[in-house]
Amino acid sequence: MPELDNAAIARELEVMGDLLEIAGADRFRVLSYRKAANSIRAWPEQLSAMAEQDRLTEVPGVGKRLAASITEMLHHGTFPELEAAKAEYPAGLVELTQVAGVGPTRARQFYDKLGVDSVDALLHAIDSGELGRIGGMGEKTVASIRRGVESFLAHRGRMLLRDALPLAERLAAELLEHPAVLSATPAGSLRRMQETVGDIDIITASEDGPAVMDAVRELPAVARVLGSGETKTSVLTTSGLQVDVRVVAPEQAGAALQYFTGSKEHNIALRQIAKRAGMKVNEYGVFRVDAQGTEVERLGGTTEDEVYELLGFPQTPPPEIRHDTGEIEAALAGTLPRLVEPGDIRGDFHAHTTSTDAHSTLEENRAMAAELGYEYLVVTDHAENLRMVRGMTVPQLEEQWAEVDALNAARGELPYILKGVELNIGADGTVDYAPDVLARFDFCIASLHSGWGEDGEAVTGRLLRAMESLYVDIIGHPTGRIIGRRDPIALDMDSVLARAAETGTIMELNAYPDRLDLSDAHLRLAMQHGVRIAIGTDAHRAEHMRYMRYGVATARRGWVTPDLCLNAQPLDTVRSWLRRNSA
DNA sequence: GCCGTTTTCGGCCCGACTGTTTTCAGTCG
Repeated sequence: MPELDNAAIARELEVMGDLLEIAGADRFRVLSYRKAANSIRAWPEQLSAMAEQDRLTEVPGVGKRLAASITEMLHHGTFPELEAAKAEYPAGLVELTQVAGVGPTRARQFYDKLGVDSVDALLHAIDSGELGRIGGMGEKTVASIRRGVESFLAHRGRMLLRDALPLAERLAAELLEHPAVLSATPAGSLRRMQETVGDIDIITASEDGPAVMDAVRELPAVARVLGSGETKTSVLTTSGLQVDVRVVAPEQAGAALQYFTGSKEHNIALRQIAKRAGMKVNEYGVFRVDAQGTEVERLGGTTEDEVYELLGFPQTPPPEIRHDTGEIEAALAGTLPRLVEPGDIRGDFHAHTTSTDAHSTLEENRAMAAELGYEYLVVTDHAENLRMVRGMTVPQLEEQWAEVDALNAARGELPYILKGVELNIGADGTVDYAPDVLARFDFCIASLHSGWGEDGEAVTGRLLRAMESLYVDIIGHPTGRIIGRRDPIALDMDSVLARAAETGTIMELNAYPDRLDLSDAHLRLAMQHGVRIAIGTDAHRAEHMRYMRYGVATARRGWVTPDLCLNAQPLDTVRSWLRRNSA
């Protein structure tokens, strides 16, 4: 039985929750499956190991019943309740609920009335006009669902980096344990830290290729072998992702890594440079060629740095920016900026607690911040106007501030806590609380939480209006996008960033893995405007603070430098950057 | 289905927004 990793277990539990919801089960029962899935996804230890020691109930949200179901799943790939649920409604309906505008009720309605059991069938039902003939489905609703379908289809078959990266790292580590494997490195879009990836490429170096190919087929996470030859084996993992593992000779490892990291555009530009210099570069190395283009001499290719060096680069462009969008010219000129890196990060600028809709306490967040080696952290619970999560009232804030003061007073070597809040930008661009209350925070984030249907111009106006307030220090998840689910608002980003630069407003890079908002392209624009960036994980449990790595990766993709990154500053500088303190 | 300074039952996730509904259903966060 192939081994299920935490992501795969979490996914099955989510499917179970979705099917129960479609079937109209008790909503709290549905919720418990989702809570457990969320908790398992962020859990650092593999559940397969914990199950053997009968310790599954240590995971928050996992009780006796779920522990039994998970154990069953680890042994048989499924559990009886899941099979029963799938017998009632096809699992394809779960896919339907992933479409924005379609929830469990509509999924079931579409299935019962039209036999729609997939997103493709839904699109067909929209096109044929069948959907519009169901009661309650007016023109606007159908149009809204169509947009949801289009967004879904544009991202189908791709996996969030959050799910793919830990899997790839684990596979590489497992391969490295094999004596024949000298190195194993994830390449491709994953190494470039793209927000979603379609498959995983791993480059291994070995003197004994066939032994490595054997090892790949034997990996615990392999569900099916798609193909296996002398230099490449393709497998499908239990999480449904395709993995291609290539094996090359040790002296080719750098060239292969460079070649398979891409991007395609970057490599084309590189080969043009080689050709002009009388050389050739491919996945086997860098070569000198004669006038006819025939290989004369192999120059190198053992390491990636060597490949770039032979081609005349004083700097190796970091994988995250290899898109042929200026990095080649800059690296050749030796003017690539130093990009922000994980070691620069001194704190997290967006985290919730049990005071509103999150699952960890302030102290648990601080313990995680300490584990991550931070100097400071923040509390940014939801503000009053967001009633759906019972945002903080002023008396509740005062209670929280007293707690922060007490924790800070007795902190010793522990990180310092800044008093923050996540305000809501209202329909008119105003935010929560009176100015005298806003003045008492160390800083405020202001975010949009409604009005996704408005046009870009209107939302741009709301953001510009919000930036009129001296107490809006940071704009949170500016475009509101959720990858694969909700498109970014079509903001006039140039205007927003220009205004941010004028007012000294900091823009957030929300590091939650399905947001990554601002995106790489917008970040680069922000850098050109000289706008400062604050990376925040938007943690809803302490473990989510580990998502900082996806924020840093996205920052690097957006050419964010430490001197414009709030998280890279010591506490005193952080304070001086906040707008309220700079007037 | 989980959880416990209300501890083995009974609470947990509720209000804004949208569209089509003339009094509310469904989705979303």
